[in-house]
Amino acid sequence: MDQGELQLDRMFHALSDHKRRYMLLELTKEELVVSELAKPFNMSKQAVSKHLKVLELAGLVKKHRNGRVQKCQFNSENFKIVHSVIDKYKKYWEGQFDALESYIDKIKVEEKIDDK
Amino acid sequence: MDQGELQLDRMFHALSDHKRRYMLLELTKEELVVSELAKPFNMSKQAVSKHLKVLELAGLVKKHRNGRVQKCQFNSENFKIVHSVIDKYKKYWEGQFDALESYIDKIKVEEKIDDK
DNA sequence: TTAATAGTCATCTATTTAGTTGACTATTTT
DNA sequence: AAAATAGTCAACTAAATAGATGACTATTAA
Repeated sequence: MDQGELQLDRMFHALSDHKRRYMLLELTKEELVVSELAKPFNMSKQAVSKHLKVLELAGLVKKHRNGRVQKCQFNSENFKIVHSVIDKYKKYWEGQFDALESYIDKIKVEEKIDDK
Repeated sequence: MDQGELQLDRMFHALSDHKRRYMLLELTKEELVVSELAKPFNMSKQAVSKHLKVLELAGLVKKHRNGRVQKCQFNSENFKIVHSVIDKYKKYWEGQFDALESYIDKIKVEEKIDDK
């Protein structure tokens, strides 16, 4: 299978868990240490560590060790890929909207014609 | 668990498979029948039917029966939710960019100072 | 009416996933 | 040196997933 698609699969999979989305959103605000990310969750540290690994393998989070702790950082470069994929679909409803607009225009024109 | 988050979990899960992303992208171009969607894949029709069910339960696809066939339609209303979620994270790198810009500005100012 | 077509449902298998627990490494503190 | 802290690794369980196959329903064509 295509490597890029596989990576995208991993990215969307990583985002398919609300706990991971929450963690990631926290990381957009500030860099955090694993234990800080774990706090809001009633979960073992091992489980949190696993979730972070999923985010890391998906390329959405980078970790760098600093002494005893691991700072986690949101990886925007890769997240931009996700954004661009989602944006592709956006064209649809923008197109729909255009279609609706031209439909409304058409109706207006017809109304004017009717007015005559 | 929160109902909205659960639905988002389903949406991102639905998007975490490249075959489903491909199907969905095809549906942004035109409404298609199940068997038409199945064509590009070396897969049983039952498997394709399952993938469509995943997309449907996620709310990303609507189906309406028309005689013997099922027309599938991209559900933009719900996809907009996905887009808005992804957009939340966008603020991060836009913020980063702003920070970088102001850093560059700062550097430039310092260079000017140095020039004196 | 019979045959063909479009699609789903139910069941099964192999794989992946989320979570737990216990053992381990590495670093920091006392 | 000993104890505490931060985190990972390995093994296990329960649940979910992707896919195949066979049986089924409903619609259309011959």
